[in-house]
Amino acid sequence: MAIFSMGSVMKLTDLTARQIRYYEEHELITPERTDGNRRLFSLNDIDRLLEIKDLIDQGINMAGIKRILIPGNTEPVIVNSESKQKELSDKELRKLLRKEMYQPGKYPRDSIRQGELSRFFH
DNA sequence: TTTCTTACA
DNA sequence: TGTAAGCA
Repeated sequence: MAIFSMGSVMKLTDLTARQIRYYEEHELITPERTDGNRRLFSLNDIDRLLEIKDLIDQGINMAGIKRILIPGNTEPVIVNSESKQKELSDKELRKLLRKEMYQPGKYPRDSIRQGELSRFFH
């Protein structure tokens, strides 16, 4: 995979180094390391960061982003017979909700932020 | 010069 | 999140 320096990624994603490192702390991205402990970002990381940027722009917080991004990559999805039904319906709900959120303008923007939206991300 | 970590605002 | 300090 191609690798980019922090500086490159900053320009490519328009995010600050602070944000990029912060997202890494939350395991939203997992850059490799090289020589003197410098980060090496892959194309996937770039893509990932751009998605995160969109979500942030929509007023979604870390908790919400984690539930949307991390499950999409690393989710082991443990489904036992007992909770299977609930898991599925819950998953469906989130799937639909996610679809809704990607529709800019559907909500009054600020009204759904933090408060309302967090209700679905508990 | 650029990036890194740590830590305070 | 921004920013400063002290390294590598």
